[in-house]
This record gives sequence, structure tokens and C-alpha cells, in this order.
Amino acid sequence: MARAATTTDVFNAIAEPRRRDIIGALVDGKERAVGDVVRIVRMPQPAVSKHLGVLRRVGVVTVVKRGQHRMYRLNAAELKPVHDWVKTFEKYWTHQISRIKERAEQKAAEAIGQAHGAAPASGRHED
Amino acid sequence: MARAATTTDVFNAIAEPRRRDIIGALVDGKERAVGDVVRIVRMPQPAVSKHLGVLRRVGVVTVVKRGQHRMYRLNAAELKPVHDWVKTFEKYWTHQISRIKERAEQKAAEAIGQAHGAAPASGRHED
DNA sequence: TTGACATATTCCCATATGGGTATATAAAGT
DNA sequence: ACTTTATATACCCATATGGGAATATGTCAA
Repeated sequence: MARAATTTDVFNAIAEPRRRDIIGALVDGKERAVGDVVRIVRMPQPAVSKHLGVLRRVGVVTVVKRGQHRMYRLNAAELKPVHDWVKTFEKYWTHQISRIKERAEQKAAEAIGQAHGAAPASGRHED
Repeated sequence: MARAATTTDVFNAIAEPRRRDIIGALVDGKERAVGDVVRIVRMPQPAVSKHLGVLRRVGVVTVVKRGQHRMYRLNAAELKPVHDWVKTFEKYWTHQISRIKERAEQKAAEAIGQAHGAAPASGRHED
């Protein structure tokens, strides 16, 4: 019972910065050989291969063998779930970007400590 | 040099399904006490506290102490980076949903194995 | 066949993680 | 002061991860 396999779902796949970099190297939608990706992202080849492997298992990229090369290509559709998920919260920042302000306030509150009389639920942030 | 701290960025924070569940429990934007969240997501309290901790560190949720309760609240703005990132790929599926088909094809190809004559770069998927 | 080139795989290792359980801390009530 | 209620922490543990290095595998060229 340790963490769930990261390599199993898109959210986890894109959680890795490097992996996002690799995706970035394929963002134009064109296929690219591992070597090209390696050059672009400047990572040791084995690392790239591994990451590409994860991305492939999740379906974020696809491969085609061509001669001694393996052409990888972004399969953006697999990212849709993520998009759909975050999209749910879009309204929050689209509507009021000032939510950050609020966060600041709260951080301050936290810092101040237990001014436990803070504010009754009924009078606080129930916009 | 083992993996980067997951608890450090939003992408990683939301990579955990449980964490997304918790976020879901706060999706209405209203503040909620840990206990409430616990009841909603049906997870042991310590677990919830930990996850909330991660989410808080990343800024996805904020806390306010009120009496013996800690009211957590979603700070959706922090999810914007994720949204912005995936949004980049939006066009792909918005435009042609049939990309899945292609993936299927490739999988088939893979399965078939090394029919290495697969297809010359010039005639394949350079749409 | 032998050799160069492209990738994937295997090992090994340090470490972050999440879960579970028990416990500390804090606030409220009596 | 003592007890309940609410949360956070501390521990311990199994395990997934990612990195690095070395090596296997596969492919094309002589």
C-alpha cells in the first residue's frame, strides 16, 4: 500500500516536469525520433526512453518504428481528461482573479496565529 | 537524486487521485472543516489531513482556524497553471477527435511487430 | 559477418510517498 | 482540572520512482 503507480494515469504522467518537457518537444504534433527528443530536452537518452515509455503506456504519445528509429508523436487527446478536470475550476479565476488576495489574507491570519475569534462562518467568505 | 518532491508543485499535487477527491469535496468553493471532508471523501482523518497539508503547501487550498476547527477552502486560482498548460493542446482534440483512431492503428502496428516497412515518414502522419 | 548507430532494458540506489496506527496538540465543554 | 472533540504529527513500512551506468537489442551499412 504505498502510493499508486504513477505510471498508470495521465495526471501522474504529466506530474513529472521532465515528462512535460518531453511533451513540449512534441508539441508541434510532428513525429520525432528519440534522438531528436534527447537533443531537444537535453537529457540522457535512457532517461528520455524511460519517460517516453511512461507517456506511451498512458497513451500520451504513440510510436512508430521506422528503420532503426522510433518515431514518437504526441497524442494530445489523452490529455483531455486533465483539461476537462481543471476546466471545472476555470470559472474561479476567470471570474475573480482576486482570489489570490484572499489567500494572502488567510496566510496572514495563519501567521498571526490563533486570533481564534477570526470570524464566524456566517460572516466570512461565503461569496 | 530520486524523484523530485511531489509535494512541491501543483501538477504533482493533483496527480494523487485522493487529492483530487478532496479537491472535489471543496469544489463548491465553500470552506469546510477537516471532519466534513473526511466524511465526504471517506478517508481516515490522518490521511485527509496529510493530503490537505500537501494541497495547502502548494496553495490549492487555504485554511482558517475557527475554534477547534480548521476550515479549508479551495483556492482554484492555483490550478490555473495546469489549465494553461493543457489548454495548449486543446486544439488537438477540439479539431480532430479521430486522433484516437490513429493511436489504435499504431498499437496494432506495434502488435503486429516489426513489419518494419511500416510506412515512410513522407507518407504517414504529417497532417 | 562485422561494425556503427539508435533505443530499450536491466541493475542498483537514494529517496519521496502514502497508508496505518498511535499520539501530540488544541479548543470547548462540564 | 478533566474529558471530549478536532486536527495535526510522528513513526514505521512497503513500494514506486527517477537517475546513472552498463548493457542488450535491433537496424542499417560495408
